[in-house]
Amino acid sequence: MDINPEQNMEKSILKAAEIMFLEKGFEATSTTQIAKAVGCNQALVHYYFRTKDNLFNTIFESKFKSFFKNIFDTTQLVNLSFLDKIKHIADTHFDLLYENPQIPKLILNELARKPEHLKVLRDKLYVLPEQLFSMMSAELEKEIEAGRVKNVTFVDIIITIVSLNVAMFVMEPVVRGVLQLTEEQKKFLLLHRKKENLNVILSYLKPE
Amino acid sequence: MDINPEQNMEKSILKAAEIMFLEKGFEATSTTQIAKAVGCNQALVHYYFRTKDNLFNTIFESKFKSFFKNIFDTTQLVNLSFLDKIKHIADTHFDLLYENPQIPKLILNELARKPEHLKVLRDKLYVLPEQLFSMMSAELEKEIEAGRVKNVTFVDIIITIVSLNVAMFVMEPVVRGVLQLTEEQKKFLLLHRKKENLNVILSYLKPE
DNA sequence: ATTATCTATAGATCTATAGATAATGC
DNA sequence: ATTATCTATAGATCTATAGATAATGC
Repeated sequence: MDINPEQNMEKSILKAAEIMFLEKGFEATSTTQIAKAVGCNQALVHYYFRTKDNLFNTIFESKFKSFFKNIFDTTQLVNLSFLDKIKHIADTHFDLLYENPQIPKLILNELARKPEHLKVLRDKLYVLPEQLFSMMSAELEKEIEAGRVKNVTFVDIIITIVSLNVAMFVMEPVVRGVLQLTEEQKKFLLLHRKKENLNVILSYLKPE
Repeated sequence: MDINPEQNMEKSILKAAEIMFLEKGFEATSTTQIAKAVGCNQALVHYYFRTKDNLFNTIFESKFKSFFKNIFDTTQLVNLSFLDKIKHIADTHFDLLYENPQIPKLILNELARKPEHLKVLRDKLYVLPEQLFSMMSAELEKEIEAGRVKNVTFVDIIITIVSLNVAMFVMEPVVRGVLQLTEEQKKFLLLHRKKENLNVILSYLKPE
């Protein structure tokens, strides 16, 4: 078991490729550039991963799975009230994006480029969240009947949460560029929006 | 003045390039492919536009300008109440995206690839909306003082509107793929969300 | 004459593989 | 012996340009 990852070429290649694919996407990254970044020759990249596609898919699917694994973890939700569950979901989602800010763009672009990726996504998004979905829908219905929540669907709640959070991270580079924000100001904006997104959601759920 | 645009090679090239650049981005589109789509040889693409960059920038900037031109048109707002102005802005923004669904992704990707584009964007986003911005901010302040609107900033309102709308269009291909929506269902979803986005905004603005 | 279109090609990639050599594990 | 790394190269692009030919505007 290596302590120093620099000494494991395969991992170094994977790491460099991950950074570059996330940064510039599949097309704009070449195995030649990856090799150069790692400091080995280009043949080695193919020795370990055979094709560029292979290398990319390895990275894509692993990022992907770890990204969606946390998001549908219902265990932390059980003891919370409905609104606290919603808060928790929105906050967790935002935090996950904060840790992986380039993931949404990667998914958006790569699904357009290679629709086969959809299969992985569909599997993830169908099996895992089913129990979360039915639990939340049932609770939502009760809340609505009790007049504690406005009459909206759970799908619309989720779309609203995901939209507000995802949009912040895909638009952030543009916003930062236009407003010339420093790293500090960027962070401040993001954390401010995390709070504000939650306000938006809760206003949306408040009964008339 | 040609009636049949197929007879004007320059325009045909521009048109084909626009479709392909919007679909697949700069990197994944080659002048060879563009020529093939048009039905001419590849040299002709360079005859008219010299470089691929030139061709792309021509398209990018024109799409870009027409996209932002409408969005800050204040003339239709003057007689409306504050909330109606907000409604109008949100709806216009959504409709514009509906007409140009690939524009957000293009802007997001191209700004990351070539930060020089920021200049164009900054010019557009600084000069044009200034009057809209100050007008709306002043009105908002009055509304808040009168207790007709919750105490939020105009920037947060705009971010919320833009986030909800833009997210729908960048995520739509993924949603459609995962849920296997037909063209009809896709349209329905989008129009439903247009309405729902507005509900979200108005809830957000409602005083406690 | 000028402008539009084509053929041909230089020069730069890029991916993938073959085959040589160096490093490592028994 | 096996595995890791390198050098070299084939074959497929791709962009951009030079120079030939066809079409068009006076």
